[in-house]
Amino acid sequence: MKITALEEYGLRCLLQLARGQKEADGSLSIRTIAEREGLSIEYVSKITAQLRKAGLIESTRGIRGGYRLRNDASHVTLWHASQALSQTFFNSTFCMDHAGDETECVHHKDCSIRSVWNVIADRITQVMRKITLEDLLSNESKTDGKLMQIIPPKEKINPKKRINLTNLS
Amino acid sequence: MKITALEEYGLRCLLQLARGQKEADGSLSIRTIAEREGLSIEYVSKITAQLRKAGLIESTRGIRGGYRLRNDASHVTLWHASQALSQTFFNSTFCMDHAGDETECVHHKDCSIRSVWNVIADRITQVMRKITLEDLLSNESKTDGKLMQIIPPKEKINPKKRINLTNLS
DNA sequence: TCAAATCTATACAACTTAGTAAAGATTATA
DNA sequence: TATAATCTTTACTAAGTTGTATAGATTTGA
Repeated sequence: MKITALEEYGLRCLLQLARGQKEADGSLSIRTIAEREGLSIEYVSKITAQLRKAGLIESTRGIRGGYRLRNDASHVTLWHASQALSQTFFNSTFCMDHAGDETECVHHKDCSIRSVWNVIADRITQVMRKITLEDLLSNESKTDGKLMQIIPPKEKINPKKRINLTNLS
Repeated sequence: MKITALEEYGLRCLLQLARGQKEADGSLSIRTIAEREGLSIEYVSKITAQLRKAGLIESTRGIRGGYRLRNDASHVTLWHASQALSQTFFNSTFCMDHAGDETECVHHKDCSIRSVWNVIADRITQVMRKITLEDLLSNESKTDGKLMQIIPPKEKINPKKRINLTNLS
């Protein structure tokens, strides 16, 4: 359970294009993005190609070409970015893909793990749907030094009452 | 951003051992776990070896041998399992590991993405620290048919007010 | 002691992801 | 038209993940 390189770097490229919306004609070349992000031109090419195929950005070819966001930065959420750049955290084929040697997962009739993954996927989705590229830009210069506030406190693990997985919120 | 095979299968093996705590001497052989999960003996061997090295289970060798949980199922949380089976979602070396061609991430002074990953990591941690293996067992037969309740509703994406990343809860 | 059933360690192949390389297609401009 | 700067496509290598294979070490019990 970790963030892929494509998600991280892809999101950074999108943010560059969101900043770019405010300058000149709103478009940035691969070279410019690569320089601003400290990535190779080849790698950024690969990332932007994927974002274009997913429909989040559009390209102009030729000597004055470049990439730009297809929609306003206030309408592009992290959820859109994540969908374009990676598999979803927990999708409909997950159980089928983890059936081991069987043709159907041995737990398909009664699986409590599946419920947990759904709850976590829900939490992730809730956050990602709330945050747009514009939010991220407008929060720059405000988050530094405040990270300690949102790093999870180290709770003690205690035995406790039964938990109903359908009522965790 | 996805669940690894090791997390999924490892958790299932832990749950088998949690069930096993209630039968006989509380220990299960690799063969038994493999049969109950529909996995190969070789693969379960690999998974249990990792769980043992992480300290979550202990082994007895020889003809009467097997694995058992080191602690009561009510004291083993999903967070413990996840820590033993995979990298954490977002850890302290993440930014250093994603510095591209530079020696230090170009955004290290002012990064709003980092805040988002922290918020999401926090959400995941909150859920995982709450749920024990015992919770998962006691919720079997109760979750089936109720999944629709916790699958995230398809919200419409609307432009909206600025979000303060430090105050998302 | 010996055999069978178990755990242990390491190596291996297939697949996916990360990142690089190179050749080609497009377009503005001189 | 020719050139240079751009995007596009495909192939490639390296590293990590997934799952299998094999040989070895340990223990019980006949």
